[in-house]
Amino acid sequence: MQAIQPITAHNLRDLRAVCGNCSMRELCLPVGLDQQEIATLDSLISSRRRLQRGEALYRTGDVFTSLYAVRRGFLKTYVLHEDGREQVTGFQMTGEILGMDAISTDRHACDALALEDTEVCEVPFDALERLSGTIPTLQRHFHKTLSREIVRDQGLMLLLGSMRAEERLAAFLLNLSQRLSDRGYSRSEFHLRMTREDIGSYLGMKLETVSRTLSRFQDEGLLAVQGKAIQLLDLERLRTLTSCR
Amino acid sequence: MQAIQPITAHNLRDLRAVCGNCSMRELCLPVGLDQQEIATLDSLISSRRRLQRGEALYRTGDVFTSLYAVRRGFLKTYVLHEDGREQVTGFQMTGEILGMDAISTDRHACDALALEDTEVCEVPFDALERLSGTIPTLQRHFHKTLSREIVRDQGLMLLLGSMRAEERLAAFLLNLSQRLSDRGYSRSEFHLRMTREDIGSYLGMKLETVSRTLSRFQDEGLLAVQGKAIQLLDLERLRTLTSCR
DNA sequence: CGGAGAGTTGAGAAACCTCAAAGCAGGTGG
DNA sequence: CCACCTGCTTTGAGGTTTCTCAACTCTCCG
Repeated sequence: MQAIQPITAHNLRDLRAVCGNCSMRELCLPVGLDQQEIATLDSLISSRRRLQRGEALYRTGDVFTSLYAVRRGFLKTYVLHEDGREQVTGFQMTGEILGMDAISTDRHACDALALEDTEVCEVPFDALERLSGTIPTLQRHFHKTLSREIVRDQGLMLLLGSMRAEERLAAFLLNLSQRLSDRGYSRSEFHLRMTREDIGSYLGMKLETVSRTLSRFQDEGLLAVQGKAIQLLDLERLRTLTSCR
Repeated sequence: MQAIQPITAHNLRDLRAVCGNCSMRELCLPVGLDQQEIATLDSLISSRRRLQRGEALYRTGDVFTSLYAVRRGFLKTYVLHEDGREQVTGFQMTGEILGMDAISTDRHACDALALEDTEVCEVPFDALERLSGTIPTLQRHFHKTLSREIVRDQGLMLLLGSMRAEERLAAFLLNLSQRLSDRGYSRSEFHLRMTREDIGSYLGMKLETVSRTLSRFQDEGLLAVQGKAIQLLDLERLRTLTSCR
């Protein structure tokens, strides 16, 4: 078993190969830092935390102190409606950032749960803010990270507001595929870490509809599905599904 | 006809009475600034822009240079899907901020259109960023503003993903009511500035469904509606509509 | 081997959409 | 000042999608 290295701004360069064009790199590896700045960054993000599958990273109402960058693993974030309904707001994989919604109120606005064994780096927000005041490049990258989250949410609003079940699911699978391939994994074969219910909640449909739509996609030769194992067989046709109507 | 005063950090205090607990105050009136800081802020936000009803503030793909704070008027933002479908992502009124989605790519990710004659203050983003690097309170407030936008979007995702037409419309009306009353207007009587189609797009339903649902609310004595004029007659029952099921 | 959680499939119901027609309001030009 | 036009809104009827409820299967663990 391999020893886990502490995360530093230095060895984050290695992560880069794994995460590709991800928020982690954007946040932690702004270009043009000098040695001292990198050292300061190192001290900022040296703290880690491990989660077992099913364990919460934080819960709604918890006091906000830190952002988290996923080092490995997979999480979901969700908000609870008063009557118990659950809306999944996102799935996070290696290199992505959690907790940005908490800045506004100093308390977390959603729950974050590990869907498999997961390791995150903790980024104390006070320190990040102080540091970004002195390193303009870091500040810029942090702002872009926040803004990217806004754009992501708006994309999801478009999906929820104006697509039908088939289009939503196709868009979802293609998005997963893209993010996995960015990280060096296969773009066409992967394991879903979440349940049909999680997918349904994220996409605004019932788990039965998710299941039926997957079966239909399979019948039409778009993909092969067995439980959580997915193989995308016709990326091109999936793509046309998301844009035509 | 009254002369329009230039917006300054000083006279923004007046706006405060009008906007209440709004983003403008959060962004532009952080507590604890000294005279010099206020003067610097003044220079930052002194530029204004007027829009006629129907005019665009910016369009998707435009180069991003500035955020905008609404001084008076009403706008909608929307993203266009490839096939021409339009998803309204928000309605902005006095004191609210537009353009934060553009930070991530340096280009605007949506269109912003004035729904009535409107005046905005332009906040050059480079200057804001520089300044927020030197005034921690401003930085903090700016981050909160960005984060609040993320939370807002997630609330809308919950609405789109897990509510039915009736609940969505009730939530929408109550949200408008709240924001208007924050600004000193009546919480129960107001004019809708947008069309049924805009509302439908925002809430993920067709304009006919919006119209029918409004009519049903009227039959049930929840509100009175005539065209764009709305009178909320039973706020309490509207509220229960949004949380029960 | 048994249980529990997860997934699939079917049938009927409900919500919402589509298409169509008609009414209304506000602005424009004669 | 009125008639008209245009865009917005309302309402109806019928169709489609998605949901609900229910039964059954599968898979993974203990």
